[in-house]
Amino acid sequence: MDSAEIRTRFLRFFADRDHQVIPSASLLLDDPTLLFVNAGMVPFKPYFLGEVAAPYKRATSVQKVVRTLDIEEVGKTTRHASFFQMAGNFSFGDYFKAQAIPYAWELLTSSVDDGGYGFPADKLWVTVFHDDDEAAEIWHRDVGVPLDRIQRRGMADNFWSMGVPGPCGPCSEIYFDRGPEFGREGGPIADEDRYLEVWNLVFMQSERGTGGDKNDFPILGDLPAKNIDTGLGLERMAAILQGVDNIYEIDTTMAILERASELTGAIYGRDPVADVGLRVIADHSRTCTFLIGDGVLPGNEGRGYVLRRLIRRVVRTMRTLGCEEPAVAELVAATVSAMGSQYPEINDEAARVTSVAVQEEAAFLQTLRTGTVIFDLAAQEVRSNGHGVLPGDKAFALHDTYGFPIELTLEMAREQGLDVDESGFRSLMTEQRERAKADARARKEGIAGVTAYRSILDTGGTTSFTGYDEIITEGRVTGLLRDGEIVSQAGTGDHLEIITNRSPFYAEAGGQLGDHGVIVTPDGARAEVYDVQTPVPGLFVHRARVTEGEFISGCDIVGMVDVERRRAISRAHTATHLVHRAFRQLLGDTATQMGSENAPGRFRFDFPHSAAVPESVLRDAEAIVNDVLSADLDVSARMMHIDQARESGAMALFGEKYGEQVRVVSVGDWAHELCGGTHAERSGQLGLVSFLSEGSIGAGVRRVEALVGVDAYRHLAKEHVLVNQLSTMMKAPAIELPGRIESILIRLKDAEKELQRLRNAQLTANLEGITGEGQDYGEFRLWTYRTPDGVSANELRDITLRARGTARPDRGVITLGATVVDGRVALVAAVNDRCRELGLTANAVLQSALPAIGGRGGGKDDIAQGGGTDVAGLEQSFRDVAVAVESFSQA
RNA sequence: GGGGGCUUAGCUCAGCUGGUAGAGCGCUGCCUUUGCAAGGCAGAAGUCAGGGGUUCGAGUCCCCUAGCCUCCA
Repeated sequence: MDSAEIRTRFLRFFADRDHQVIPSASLLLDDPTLLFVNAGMVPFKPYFLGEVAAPYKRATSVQKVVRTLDIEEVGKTTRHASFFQMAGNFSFGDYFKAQAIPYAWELLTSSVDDGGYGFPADKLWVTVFHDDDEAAEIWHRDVGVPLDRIQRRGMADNFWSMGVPGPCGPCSEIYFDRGPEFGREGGPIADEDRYLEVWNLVFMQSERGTGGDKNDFPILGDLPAKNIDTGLGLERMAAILQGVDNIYEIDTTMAILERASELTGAIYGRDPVADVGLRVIADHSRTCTFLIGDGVLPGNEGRGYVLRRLIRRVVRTMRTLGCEEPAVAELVAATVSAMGSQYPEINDEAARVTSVAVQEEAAFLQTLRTGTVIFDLAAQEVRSNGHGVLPGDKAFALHDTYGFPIELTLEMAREQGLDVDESGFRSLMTEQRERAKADARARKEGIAGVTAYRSILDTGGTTSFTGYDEIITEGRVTGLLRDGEIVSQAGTGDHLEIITNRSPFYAEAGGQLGDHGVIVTPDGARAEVYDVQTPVPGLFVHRARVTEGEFISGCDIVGMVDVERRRAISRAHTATHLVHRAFRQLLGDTATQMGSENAPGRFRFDFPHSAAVPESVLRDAEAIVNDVLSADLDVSARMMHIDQARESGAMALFGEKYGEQVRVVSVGDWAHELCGGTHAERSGQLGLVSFLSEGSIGAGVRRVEALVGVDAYRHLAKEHVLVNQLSTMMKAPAIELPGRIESILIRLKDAEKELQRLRNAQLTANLEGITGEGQDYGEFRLWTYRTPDGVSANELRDITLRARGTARPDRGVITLGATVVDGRVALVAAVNDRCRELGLTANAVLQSALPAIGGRGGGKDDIAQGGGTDVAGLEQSFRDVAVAVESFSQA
């Protein structure tokens, strides 16, 4: 039975039993505690935690999942993988153990012809939590599992919690006995290799308190609404049903593995080491493809860094298996062809996914090339020192600064007959890790007190948003917070968080800033709203300052949105959609929005792109957008089913949660996008869109900033005035300004050069006039001279060298020049070879000249430079030098 | 979030303890050659990422900013 069939059967089985089929959510959910979705129940967490009322009582899904904790184990064991799929069925306060257990059993044991998985009932064992008699009873009495195949286990194995206060409860697991050739008798508690876990059932029935550790924590009592979370790992199930040894050999993964085998020439099953490599490649290829498909880009932090490591590991492994050529594109293609039919997101995005992966591969190959050069240099140095051991800090620098993997360093050192101080390397790695962790601890702030919000949610319910249609809405205060504490009333001057049952205020989301406005009460109290957030889904928190009267929890209010500001933001938001569409049209579908901010009159738009966007493309995009404005298209928002939205080509953004019903915002027939924001009514209302800047905000990500409407007009008007000023100043029409300025710059440069040349010529011609005759002291001849004021230090240097050059080389020649620039003296002293043979250096000459002008300086033996502030002392300075030279000549 | 590194001619990069910016390739012109990814000669080309500081003097030392590379969390 292939993976697709296993998947379909699971979903169909539960759909037939009134479960809503939910498509796999993005791997990136808006959950700060999780890097990626790491379990099938994660998308349903808000329902289990009671933050949001579940829109259905029963659900089933096959969720893609990424786990990167034990990434080093991938490929070495039969069951570790970084990517897998979890088939699950969920009950939110609906059915419980009495139905969940028989469901699982029925699907497992029904014959293949009847739509089940066809497990023989007598090969299945079950475990229950040690005091969960209820579950054991159902297994035995209702399902008919013999008592000797029901085993009990403790907290570590059969009790589930999220690790934080919240729902928790006992588990029950179903195991498949593979037979005596796989291990000893005695059920799962005796041997988990022979008895494979195929199904896990979690019964959320209790509430966990704070404190304690993984295997021992306080349990507060029963949950009011009990939940069910059960399911199976699709890969594990496929391995059993397809009769293969491990999860890498199931249909979908094997296809990728075989492609890797073709590319590298390594035949699977011949060499255990190569087999591990092929499995790593197959596993990581899947993970990378899905991560990029969901919008992750390789980077230096967080999710991006995980992705980068995975891609680099693939490339490295391919190379050790003998494939030196770029291969990532092939592996992505193999993954898409194996799994794209089940996951449209990677199919539709294949071109973008490939381009991102290939770009990262190229970057890594470049890193390897430069790293190799640096390694060779280090190796050469080590050898010339005769040590034969590459120090740990060198290996670490290669790794830390240049991204050169330690494995490669070890390998290349071995080839050159060198050792590497590996323990030194490891300790530096540990140091770095400690540093990062210490930092993380230091700035770990208390997790924002969502408990206060949750309690308001419990008593007052969610806020219904009326702002799509109204800008003034009546409602009631369901909670007041001051400094994070719930209060019952607040008066003038207080900064408050006001939570209401209805609100016309847009809360910051999807890049659109929260509304401003006022909230008033019938008693005349008034608060100015300056920010609106939803710290808990569905709960609108209005940050406001009370300017008059008193707010009391539970009182009636009227919320009024600052409509001018809202309209300006709406125009910016609509403009963002237009720019998004225009860039996708011009740069291809890879230019998908990664982030945005819609503020009054201005917006910014971030998207992945490997290089700066050419000026011409920016101009084209601006032109396209402004054409759409003058076409005055109708902007509409409609609710529709997600599938219908997809069919109509609406763009969905990464990392956003979408339910079954989605809101699609369309600008005429030109742009369709899933969006919860507010918009202009017609594109003509935007008036004008003008780009301000384009730049990078990180590797491969560009940001465009732009103005809309009157703000755009004001900006352009200001530039217009500037251009007019320039035009008047340059006495040229605006169109000719660039050419005119360019030619002026060129002429200026030429003139400066010519001036310099003339000065040099003049100084050279007049050299003797400046330097004079010179004076003899024994074997030395000394020239001291002051150039005309304003001669630069560089020119003085030139003169001094020339003067030295014109003198007879058989004497000790000393030339010392001075110039006064900006009221300061600059000195240059030069001596010839003969002079140095006699033991007198330019620096020594200079030092004897400096005290009289209060200066400092230095230089080499043949030429030295210095300067001072005391111009009046210059003549004394020359006399000091003469005395010094004279006494030296007599010594 | 915390580290390490890079940014110098159109390109790839040198530039030591501060003392007037260099090489190779490419470019322009001339010469040479049956031919060439050839040879020779000459030449043009750089606000040394940007800003501030230290210094008589900064590509070089210090601080800040930006872009990029990289490791760790």
